[in-house]
Amino acid sequence: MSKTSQPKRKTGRSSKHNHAVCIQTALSRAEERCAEAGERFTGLRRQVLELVWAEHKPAKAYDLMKKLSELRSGVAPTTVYRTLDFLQERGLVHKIESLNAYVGCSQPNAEHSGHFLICEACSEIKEIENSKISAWLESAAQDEEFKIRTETVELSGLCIRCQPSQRG
Amino acid sequence: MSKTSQPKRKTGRSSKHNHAVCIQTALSRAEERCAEAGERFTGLRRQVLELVWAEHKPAKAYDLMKKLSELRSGVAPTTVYRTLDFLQERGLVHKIESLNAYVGCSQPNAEHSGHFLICEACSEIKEIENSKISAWLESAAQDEEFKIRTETVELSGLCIRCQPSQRG
DNA sequence: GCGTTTATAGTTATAATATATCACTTCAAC
DNA sequence: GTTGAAGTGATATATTATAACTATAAACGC
Repeated sequence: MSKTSQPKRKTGRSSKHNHAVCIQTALSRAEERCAEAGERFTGLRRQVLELVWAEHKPAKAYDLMKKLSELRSGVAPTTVYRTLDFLQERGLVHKIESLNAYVGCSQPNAEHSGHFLICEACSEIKEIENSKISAWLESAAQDEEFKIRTETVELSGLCIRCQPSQRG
Repeated sequence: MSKTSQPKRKTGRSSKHNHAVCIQTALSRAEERCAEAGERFTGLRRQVLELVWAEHKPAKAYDLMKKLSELRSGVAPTTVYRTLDFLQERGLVHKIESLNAYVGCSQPNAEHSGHFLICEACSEIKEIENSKISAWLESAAQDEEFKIRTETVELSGLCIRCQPSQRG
């Protein structure tokens, strides 16, 4: 069973989704961010980021560890968590708290809390950019005179492809 | 062993907050919910719920286990997690995903995802009832034709009591 | 009441997730 | 080429959570 077919729909996303572009964009952005901050985008960091970006699905730390072990030696939990922490601080990946897992950040701006749609059927995660959400939440918090620092917004349910068809 | 002192300000909330009422309300509600569902509000379940409600702060499962061990024998992780799962299913407690911890549910309606304000200074958690939030999030999800089943909304920051004072 | 069924709880073991600490290496700046 | 800081390796352990099986107890039909 050769896997030589066109890499279309690899992630279950629309056939128009070219995932190679996602990865490339993410890597370029990471290089820029690190350069700006005077930090190094090392081989380890690149490998971890690539693994996280392998799919638009949550990546578990220990799964990343196993895959990373096939690419280099001396990989321990610390290796992965430390690197994920670094990538998180740079806004390159997000942690999905409700899954204890990580996804690549697809937003161009560095400073933000992510807002996520998580499909319970196919596991795909979409980070939504909706500036209104933060504004809404801020206003709700303001009612309680609460000052938000970070937002965890994870909406689980069914993506359009996994919803029962209307015209069954 | 009488605990006869006035229970004022036990939680750091406003002095008007009488926490005994919170607990009593929660226990009564639990009895009702279980009765409705034809399930038993056993001693174990009551004890766990009381421990969760000891404060308006997140309770960790293993801390609950230790405290529960002082009240009864044969307490293992399973005991606590099983009971917390039960209470969660009945809408009596919520899990705070970003903290791996639990808080009592303070909303009267059984079916809902909680929305939380989490103070990073004093640890207090307030569940906010703001029907607009769910409506907003639904509309944002609708833009992606996504069907929400559960919402995880955890806003971390500073509550009013922990914010630096305006007038130095 | 009496046995059956079912929910509840006890027991033991282990899996999954995450952090602490110290040592060693690499790289850039001087 | 030394030095200092960032980065990584290595070892140990803490924290969070579940699996699987057994035992007890309430509820239910008879």
